[in-house]
Amino acid sequence: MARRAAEIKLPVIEHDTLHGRIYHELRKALMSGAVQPGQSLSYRGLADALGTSPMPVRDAVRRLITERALEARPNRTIIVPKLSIEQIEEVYKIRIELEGLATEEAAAKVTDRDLTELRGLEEEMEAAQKEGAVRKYVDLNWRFHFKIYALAGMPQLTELIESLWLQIGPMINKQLAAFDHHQAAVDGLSRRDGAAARLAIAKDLSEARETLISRLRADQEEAPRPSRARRAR
Amino acid sequence: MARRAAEIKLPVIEHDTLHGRIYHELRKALMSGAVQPGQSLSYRGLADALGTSPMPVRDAVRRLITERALEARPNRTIIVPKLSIEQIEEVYKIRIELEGLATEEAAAKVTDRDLTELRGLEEEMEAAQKEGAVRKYVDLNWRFHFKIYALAGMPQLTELIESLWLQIGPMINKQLAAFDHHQAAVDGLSRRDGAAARLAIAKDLSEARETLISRLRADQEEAPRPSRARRAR
DNA sequence: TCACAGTTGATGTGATCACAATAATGAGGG
DNA sequence: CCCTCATTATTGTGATCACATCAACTGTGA
Repeated sequence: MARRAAEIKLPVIEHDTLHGRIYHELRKALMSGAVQPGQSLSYRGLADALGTSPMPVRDAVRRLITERALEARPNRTIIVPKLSIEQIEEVYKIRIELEGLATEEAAAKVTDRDLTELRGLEEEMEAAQKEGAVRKYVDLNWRFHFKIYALAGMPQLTELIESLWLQIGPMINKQLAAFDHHQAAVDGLSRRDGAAARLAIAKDLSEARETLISRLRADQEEAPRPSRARRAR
Repeated sequence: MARRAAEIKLPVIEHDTLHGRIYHELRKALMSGAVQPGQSLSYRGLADALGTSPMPVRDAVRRLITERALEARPNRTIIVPKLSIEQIEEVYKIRIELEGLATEEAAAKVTDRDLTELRGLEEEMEAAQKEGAVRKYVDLNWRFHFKIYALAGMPQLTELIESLWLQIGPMINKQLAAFDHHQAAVDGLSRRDGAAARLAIAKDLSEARETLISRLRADQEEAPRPSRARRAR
């Protein structure tokens, strides 16, 4: 009986724990840009905002800290990290390896059904870009990439990539990159050419890195404000 | 003044927190094989063994859980994971990418001083292998690899690789692999040939994976004991 | 207007408690 | 000897409390 249930694909054991829900809530907040890099958080503040005790918040936040999505400063303060350009470049180097690996593995397992799904996402992204729907575009971009990575059938790898996205999530509020590399990636996948698909994803990431860094450099020059950071929530 | 202190290289802010010390203690226990894969742990049990309250143990264990060095089963039980062969292969695929990247970056930054240090470690490993000092060999192997990865100057990458070693740590109790690939890696580094060094490390890892998996297959056949697992500590 | 020292308030850490849920145990029947 | 079921012991989760430590504010002096 138990064996039978285990054979059903992805029963999604919704870990019905409070800190688990808070964890996912904070994740969403980070990805959506609801909290700014540099902003500081506190257990009690979040607990009050969520209507719970600080305990499950502590569990959720500590988990995000070990995933580097939040940062515990030695000052006994918790902030959402503001990555240096060096750190951003390190993250992207790792992402290119890991997402490249996932793409290459995906090429060996992709089905025609998956390909039409990917092309559909691509079209939607094009539409979103034309009408300037940034929010929607970012969401579709996530789904496009992780649709590919899921094909690899490597759950731990997917999890690692997710944590890397989460780290730079707060910094890409409103970024609307090109998608020609996406088309090249799908082409590579459709030819089951892992190397080509991998290269396309690598280019996509490199380009995203460049636009992010150049925007950061611009912001840095026009606003070198060392104004005192406030604590929120 | 504070600025002056920040310029000193790596002041190593030893976070003097109790859960931090427990975390490192558990890490050591996992790497040394003091706890067996499949063994289950409990907060209170560990706390009693360490003479503290369950609280800091909980923090340390939860951190190890998000690093996949421990596993929280849905049964409300914590065990040290017993990886399936599929999972092991996934970990090694990721390791080859990540440790390959680190090696390649290291080749661009390695100094002659580093090279002599690496050759020294290599010699020590040879000696340890000859006298069958497994414990020492494993330790030297760690130092050799991470000496290289440290050269890359990518702290997050190093941390990721460490967590991957920690995951398979409990399974490589007594394994004494070859080191000819180590020599090839040092050669590649000395020629500043990143690709060659990367390839050598990849071969080293592939070989380690093969011996681990074949040993696991052998153990599995000779002892298909589904005997009830006991809870320890 | 700014800088700086003194005080107050809030924070993370760790300990302890309560509780529902699960695992371990042991008795009773096949 | 093995399986089944009821009882007991132990577990992770979450809440609350105590405390040393630092951040944020206040007022004073230039």
